[in-house]
Amino acid sequence: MDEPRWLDEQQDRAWRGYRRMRRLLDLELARELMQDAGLSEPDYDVLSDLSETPEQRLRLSELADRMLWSRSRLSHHISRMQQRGLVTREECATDGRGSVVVLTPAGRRAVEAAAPGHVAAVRRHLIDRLTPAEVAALGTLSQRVIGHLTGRPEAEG
Amino acid sequence: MDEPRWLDEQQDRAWRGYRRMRRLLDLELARELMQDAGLSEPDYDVLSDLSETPEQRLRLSELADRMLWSRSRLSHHISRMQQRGLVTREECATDGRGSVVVLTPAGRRAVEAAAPGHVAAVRRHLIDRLTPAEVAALGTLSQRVIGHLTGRPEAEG
DNA sequence: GGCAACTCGATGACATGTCAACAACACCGG
DNA sequence: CCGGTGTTGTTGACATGTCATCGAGTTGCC
Repeated sequence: MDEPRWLDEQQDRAWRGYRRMRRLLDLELARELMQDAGLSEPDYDVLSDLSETPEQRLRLSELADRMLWSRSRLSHHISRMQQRGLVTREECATDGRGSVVVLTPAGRRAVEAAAPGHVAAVRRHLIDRLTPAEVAALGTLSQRVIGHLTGRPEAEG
Repeated sequence: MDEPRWLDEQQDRAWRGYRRMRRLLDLELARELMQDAGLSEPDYDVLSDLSETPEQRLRLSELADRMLWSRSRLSHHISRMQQRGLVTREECATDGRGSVVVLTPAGRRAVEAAAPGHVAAVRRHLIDRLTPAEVAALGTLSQRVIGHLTGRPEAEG
């Protein structure tokens, strides 16, 4: 085992900063979302993904892949959201094993009520704190890291 | 309620990218850490914070504050790590209510064994994918967001 | 058609995180 | 010194996430 290459001062600052920002942002955004809309972040993400879909419905596995969740986790979470009337399950017409998650009217109202405030919070705590160059850099850098972690399906600079 | 200000294309790219990068990085780093060192990320963070301390010991509340964890969460987690022999609890000499979390020799060996590989993974998946300018930007931007979320104890640019 | 191998989603056991309540103690003003 | 008030850490109940397993259904190959 070679001598480990530790992080230099700039790199350490970036890594620690990233993690602290991450944690603080999470806590604050989750807090506001719950207070203002009665939704957890996972709830919001599910509803948001569903609502961006043409038919307001997605195969369970398709939704799980988009969210980078395990099927098990999504299945449990959907059960809970179903209890609250935000989504329903339907059988899949083309695959007897399959399950389709469908946004209910109540679910749609919930996201629509939550979205403006949530976007505002994202702006207030993150986007509006950044210069346009930083926003661009964050986007670019994220894409590159994502590409690396997913076997770079897109070209890398 | 005014018309909500949605995110423009660049901002949306940054926000979605940030969240996706976050999730993928977490999954991969946690996977490698568990496989190579048998530690979860929370385990590693606790051990790492303790090992950076002069006496390898911290008051429970001090540690919780540094990690941005609730005392309850930390108390539960320390109990589990104590079962595994990574840390111990001692009474606090100066405060009868207090509890001090102490790194055991086994705990110290565990972080020291885990650290090189973990740092290498952080490099491989994040730091080494970034240009020096991006590293600097990430550090700067994080500090500014952190400052905002914590009532800006440091000056803001 | 029929069988082997795989995929889909559900489920239960368990690990982890959250929340409210509590006991023990510290601190402070009188 | 004492009593009210706040802090510290633990606990138990509950919510959430993970993992292994399973039944059902699909797919491909012969």
